[in-house]
Amino acid sequence: MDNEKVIIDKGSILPLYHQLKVHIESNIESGRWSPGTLIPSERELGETGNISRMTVRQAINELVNEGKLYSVRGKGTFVSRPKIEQGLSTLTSFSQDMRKRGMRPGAKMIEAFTHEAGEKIAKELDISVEDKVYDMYRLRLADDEPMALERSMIPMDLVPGIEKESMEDRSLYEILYRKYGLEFHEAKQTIQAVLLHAKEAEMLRVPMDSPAMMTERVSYLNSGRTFEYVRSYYRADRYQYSIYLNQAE
Amino acid sequence: MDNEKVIIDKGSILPLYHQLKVHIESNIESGRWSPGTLIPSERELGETGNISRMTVRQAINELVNEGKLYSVRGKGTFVSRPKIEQGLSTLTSFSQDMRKRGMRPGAKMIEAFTHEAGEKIAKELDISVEDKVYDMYRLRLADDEPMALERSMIPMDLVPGIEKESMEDRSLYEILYRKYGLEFHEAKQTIQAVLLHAKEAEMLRVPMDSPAMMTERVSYLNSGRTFEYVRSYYRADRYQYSIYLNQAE
DNA sequence: CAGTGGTCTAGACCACGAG
DNA sequence: TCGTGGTCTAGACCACTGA
Repeated sequence: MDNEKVIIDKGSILPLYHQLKVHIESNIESGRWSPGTLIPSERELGETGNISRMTVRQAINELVNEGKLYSVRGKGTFVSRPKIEQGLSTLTSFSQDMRKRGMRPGAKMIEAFTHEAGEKIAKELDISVEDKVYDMYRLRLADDEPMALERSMIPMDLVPGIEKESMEDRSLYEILYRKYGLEFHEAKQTIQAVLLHAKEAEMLRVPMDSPAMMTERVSYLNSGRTFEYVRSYYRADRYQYSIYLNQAE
Repeated sequence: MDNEKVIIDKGSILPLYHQLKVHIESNIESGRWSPGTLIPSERELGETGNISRMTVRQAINELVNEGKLYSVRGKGTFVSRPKIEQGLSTLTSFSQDMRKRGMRPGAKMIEAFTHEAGEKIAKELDISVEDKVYDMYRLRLADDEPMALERSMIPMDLVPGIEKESMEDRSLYEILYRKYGLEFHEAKQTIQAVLLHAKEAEMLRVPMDSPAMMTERVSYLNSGRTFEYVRSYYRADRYQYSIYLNQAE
């Protein structure tokens, strides 16, 4: 018997609608509310949690937008059928990606310094040729074994003082979020197959001319400003890229 | 002088928030509010249109969700920079893909026959090991030059009589749609970097051990049934994969 | 400090679905 | 007819930004 007496804690720092949202999500994930289930009405959820209907609606709206629920006027709100795994084409950091694959992410700094953008980088980052960029070159590890070489460039004005941060074994994105409040929500990425040159192959501890996947990514902040340019080389023997495709329209 | 006297018509059948949404969108699309512009505050929009702030928020919320606006607490709401091209991660056929890249697609049949699925294919297509599949192996051309090797397998019961169709230089998906009414809307794909063996390299007219991108795709019908399994080898010197990424959540 | 967006309330009327 | 979600109001307090 799982008693769900207290759904909403008005003393919490978390918004009430967020608490309700989490509560609904847990009912879905646990299977208590299976796909197709009619969930309690908005008025009922409001009474149960002792919150107003508009607040309930905010929680439900977000879940509808995320595709977890769908509403039918005059009938009610239902749990959606599960899609094929979500998020295969979502934006993730190396660290998140490796954790999802069940491996422990790590990083070894190769070099990090600040320099003028130059023509190619200026174009990618949509800044002036003379603008400074923070340039960080790291060997990325998965379970302590080399997995990829990753070179990130960020306009220096977005991350003043970043050169004083320690990046060894830390997620760049976590630092960017926590220290600079930077969050992006979209990126454009290209992927190609290449052969590794001697130096790169050595760092990745594979034979020269081994195949690799080269990815180039340009990320954008919510404001639309270009935020980073990253070029990575992934060992083909350890890495494969997965993606979920939707039919347009 | 563009007088915007009447923004909201309370007599309209259209919801007030929808009218305001359209009004904001037209200001963005016309360029009156360019990217980065601070738009009027929620309270101000409410007064101007003589509607409540909650209604204004509904309009703005939807536009924020669509990525056209972004809000910053304590500062205001701003027009987003225009998005990167959409649909880079949508499901396309080889033919569509090549046309989008400005090249003329083509195909040369290598072999096509029917056989029992076997263990691996049965698993990918979610059918029985003894079920028949249609197996088609083609060289794909772009502007008459080899671009990829493509091997498609489809459960035979979905496409009876397909062996009588001519597939040379024709889009498989077009035939499937026109003759069998088959349409899919989602797929799962993996991508890896590989080296080409002698035989494949020869067909693609590149040196042996050239790099290539191998993709594996499993497509699903609207009903959820697995529909095809495709393995392709793309010449790395001619092909690069582009994808648009969204931040989850 | 004033102004902004973020959250929340306690009502209200409507259109729609089903019995 | 009753219950549902869809829309809307007129307030309120909060946390945050910037002067």
